[in-house]
Amino acid sequence: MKIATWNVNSLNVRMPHLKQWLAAAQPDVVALQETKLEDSKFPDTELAALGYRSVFSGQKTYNGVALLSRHDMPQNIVTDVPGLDDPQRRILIADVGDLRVANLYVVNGQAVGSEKYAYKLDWLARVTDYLANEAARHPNLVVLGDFNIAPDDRDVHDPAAWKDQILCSEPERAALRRLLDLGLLDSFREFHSNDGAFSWWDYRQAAFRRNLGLRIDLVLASQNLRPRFAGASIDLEPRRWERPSDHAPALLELNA
DNA sequence: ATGGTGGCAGAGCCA
Repeated sequence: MKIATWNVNSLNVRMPHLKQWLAAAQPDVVALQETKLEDSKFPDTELAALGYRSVFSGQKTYNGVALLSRHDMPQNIVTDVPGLDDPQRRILIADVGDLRVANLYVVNGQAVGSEKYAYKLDWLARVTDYLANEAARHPNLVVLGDFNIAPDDRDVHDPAAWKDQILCSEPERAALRRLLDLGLLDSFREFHSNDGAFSWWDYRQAAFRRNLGLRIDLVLASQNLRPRFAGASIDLEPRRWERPSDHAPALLELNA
């Protein structure tokens, strides 16, 4: 089975892209971020016609997450975690088949030292505390989404320019390591050790054409699932289409 | 260079 994450940067704008990509890539589970849709406007009927059940936690204008599943209806949904009294819709955790799937749209953080940066680190700490309980309860945990953190310098097109900048700072990387220390693997790195593999490119300055990107969209999975890993990839194709999201989908393939 | 591009909303915020 294929499990994927994609920050679509407005599902209203990107619905044609999503439909084309679902048909081409045939993923079984898809975590979406930045849907920017109130729940009453989520296109669940249209997605059901394509064979996908969907659950979602959205809001107007900003944020918004969703999980699509081709087979099992997502169950036991969590959208809020203790200690985070947060109106921003960034979390959607559900059982999908024999997996516990946590879709995260991690806070961007704007700039190191800003108020939003402090919010990002606090948010990550509290979500990690909550996911520790999920990891203890569920042997097959997948935590995926837009982490807004490049795990190490291989994930950055120009590590010198980005050193200690937002998305790359040491406190952010330490917060991500603390999440991985729950017993999770960055699945992409189980298959690829090279640099230059990115999932996000700024819309400005032809960054995608020049491959000036970062790898910030991750599929983390329990070490317990390692024997089932069949491949991991980033699909660059939808980033080449007209009016694309600034992110590309990242995928993990698991054997049954 | 405090720029640049895009989405939402209809000016400024967020990424």
